[in-house]
Amino acid sequence: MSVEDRMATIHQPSMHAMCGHDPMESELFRSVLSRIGDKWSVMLVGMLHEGPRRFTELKQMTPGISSRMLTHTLRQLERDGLVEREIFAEIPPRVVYSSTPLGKSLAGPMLAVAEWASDHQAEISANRERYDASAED
Amino acid sequence: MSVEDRMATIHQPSMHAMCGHDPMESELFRSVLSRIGDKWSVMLVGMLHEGPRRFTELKQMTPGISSRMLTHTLRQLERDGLVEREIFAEIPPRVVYSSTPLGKSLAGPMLAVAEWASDHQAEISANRERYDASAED
DNA sequence: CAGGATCCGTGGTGATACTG
DNA sequence: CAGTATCACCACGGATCCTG
Repeated sequence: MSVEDRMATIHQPSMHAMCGHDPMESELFRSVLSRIGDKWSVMLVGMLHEGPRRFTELKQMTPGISSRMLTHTLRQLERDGLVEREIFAEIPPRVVYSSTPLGKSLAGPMLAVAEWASDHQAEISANRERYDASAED
Repeated sequence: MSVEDRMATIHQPSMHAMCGHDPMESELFRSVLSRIGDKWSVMLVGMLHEGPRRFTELKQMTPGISSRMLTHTLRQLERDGLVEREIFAEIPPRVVYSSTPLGKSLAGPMLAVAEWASDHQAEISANRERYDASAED
């Protein structure tokens, strides 16, 4: 029995029970999921999980991101308490972002999903091509 | 040593290595993450993981979703090969959606994230209030 | 260096009405 | 029952310019 199988049998969460049918609760639930599901959050949380980084470092490590979206996304993550922002009053200014305990607790599950996405990229890509090909008639 | 700790030490994926810096690769990677990060996909995959469901069942189990978005989201999931669609030519018509093996392989990691979101709802909600309160000056 | 401000296009989402 | 069609909105995100 693999470790994965053991993990699966230890606890089997139910989506139906989790997301709840209380409007308020399910709204918060979805707002959390959509935060980590937006365009840049996953990558930034993953990078900060490896260690603290400066603004420019993050920008260079994240190809395609603009300063605007980097700032915006980091602020949202800071708001949720996933990321900490430390300012050094120097010239030139230096700002260091790091993962909080809460952020680190998310990194594990989130990296598992990211790894799944990485592992199944080819399969999904093929599925899409097949679907699109059979759709054009 | 807990099972969670063991899992963490067995394999430590690196976001930096995973998302890749090849533009094509990272684009597909993000498209996969944003699919499962959109407003309804997580809930639908979670529900179908518990068993096949009809269109109307899914609609009733997913408070707030419109027919349009339910159809649209299910089509996207079908396109990616996460969900299978079976049509029974009856009157009235009956359509049953079910999770594919690929969809089931995603459910584990995804439910872990969903569980994290559920577990930390209160903490995140408090963080947001604190952040917003200190912002208004 | 680390952003803030502004404009603007696109796409995801909802509301409504209709159909095989 | 299980959708489709259409309109409309607006938040997400990119581009550009500016600043302490």
